[in-house]
Amino acid sequence: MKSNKGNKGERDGSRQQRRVKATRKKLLNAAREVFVEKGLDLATIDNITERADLGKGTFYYHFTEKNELIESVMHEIMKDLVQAIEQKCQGVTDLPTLLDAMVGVHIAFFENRWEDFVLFFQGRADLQLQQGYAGLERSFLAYLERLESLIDSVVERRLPKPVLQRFGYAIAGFVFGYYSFAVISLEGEELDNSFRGMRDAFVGSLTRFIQVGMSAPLPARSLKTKKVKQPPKPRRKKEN
Amino acid sequence: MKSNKGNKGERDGSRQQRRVKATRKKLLNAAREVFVEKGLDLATIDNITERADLGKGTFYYHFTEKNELIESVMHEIMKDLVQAIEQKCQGVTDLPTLLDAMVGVHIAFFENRWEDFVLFFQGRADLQLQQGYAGLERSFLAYLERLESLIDSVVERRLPKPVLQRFGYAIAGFVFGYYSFAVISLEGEELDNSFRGMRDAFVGSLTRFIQVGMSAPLPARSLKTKKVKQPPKPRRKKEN
DNA sequence: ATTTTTGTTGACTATCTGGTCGGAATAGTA
DNA sequence: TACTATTCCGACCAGATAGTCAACAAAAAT
Repeated sequence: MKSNKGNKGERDGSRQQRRVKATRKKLLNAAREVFVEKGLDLATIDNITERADLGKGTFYYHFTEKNELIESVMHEIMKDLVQAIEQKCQGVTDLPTLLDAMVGVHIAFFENRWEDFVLFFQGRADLQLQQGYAGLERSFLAYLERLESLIDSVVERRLPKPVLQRFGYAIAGFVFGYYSFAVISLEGEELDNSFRGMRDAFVGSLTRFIQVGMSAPLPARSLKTKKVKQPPKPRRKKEN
Repeated sequence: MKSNKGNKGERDGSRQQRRVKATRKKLLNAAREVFVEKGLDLATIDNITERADLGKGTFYYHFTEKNELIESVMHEIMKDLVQAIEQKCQGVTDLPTLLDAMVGVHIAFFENRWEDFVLFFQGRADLQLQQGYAGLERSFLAYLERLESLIDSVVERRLPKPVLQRFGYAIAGFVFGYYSFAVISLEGEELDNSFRGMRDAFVGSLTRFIQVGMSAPLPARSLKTKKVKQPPKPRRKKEN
């Protein structure tokens, strides 16, 4: 039965546990690589297991489907990012400093983890599809909510949720948006330099953006009655 | 042989020409729909021809491969977008007005063409992959260059290319970035309202961004010598 | 050492997909 | 009408892919 007696070197799990952890990690890493090469959709299980140098069956022993793997990979990235943000922004009490820290964290984070930026972007693109991978949404929302709550904690006035949300979108959007276009025509070091060089401008305009946003009326309440286009909120599973 | 004599109703091509044009259009439209549902990669030729209610062979009569179809779809969108920008920004002579117009065009454009936003985003995500669809890059670069040149035409000081580029990234990035995050948790009308409500803030921060950017030193010259990470510029064909 | 549980494997199957091709249908020509 | 060129069609083929499974290996339990 479940062993749990006076095992010896039980520091980091039994040998078997360590082995499992290791193969899982191998699969995750391989997946990450392949995803960056071919994209979430075109990466095959064979690609991944081969890259991980493992049998195909091993994959199905650890994951039930690709969906689960993608979720894991994505979740890990988002967790790291949120953690990095948390670490740098803890204890900050004024808005400009907070924004500066936030922008800085994003730059630093993706500077060293280019693959993760690509993955992040892939995930976001997938979110817009009517039939995307289920489960990705959660991670992104958690990330956005973290941004919001940090801003909330620094601003005196209690702000309504929709307003805070918009600030979250702005920060994430500005940073990712700029980066994602810059990446089209710049590369490597040049890209990072461009990004870093714009940091002050980012923070400045973000601060302004948020200040204007705070005093602006709340337009999220729908008062116009334009003849609605079909609602763009879809999603759910990616079944072939 | 090539008919070209005194045909009758030759207004918009012969009947045959019209027919071809119509089926091509059917394919393009079907493709657009399917792409938005499943993404560029997972959309199959069968999906598309079935949606278009045409035989599979017909597809291969009009296009040589999926690549070509994607390129066509994407190119069409970009062309329309650039055209809309052109139309609204022609003749504008000061920066704030120009930026306001640019932001406005983007909002208006995608407000009525949600699918195109998704497609645009898909294309951009693909651009970051090591093995993406060849040929997409061109359209995006043309779009960015148009933004740049419009800004250039409005600013007194002649600005170096890299600086102009950054402004282009900023505009496109800010708008798309914000939209793309907002879309995760907002929907339909609420989304549009949120976007419209932020318009002034956008323009304000963009103006500031650009002003700061103009006076800032040019950081695109690489002077730091950090131990290079592998260069993030890849691309080329999507061959299975 | 023996038995049991846990983890790994890759050959196999059923399905799907891209792409072809001969022939049917439509349009143009005379 | 008869004949040719163009466009359309969908059954078919070859290769790829997801997912299964019986057997094998490693670790743990006894």
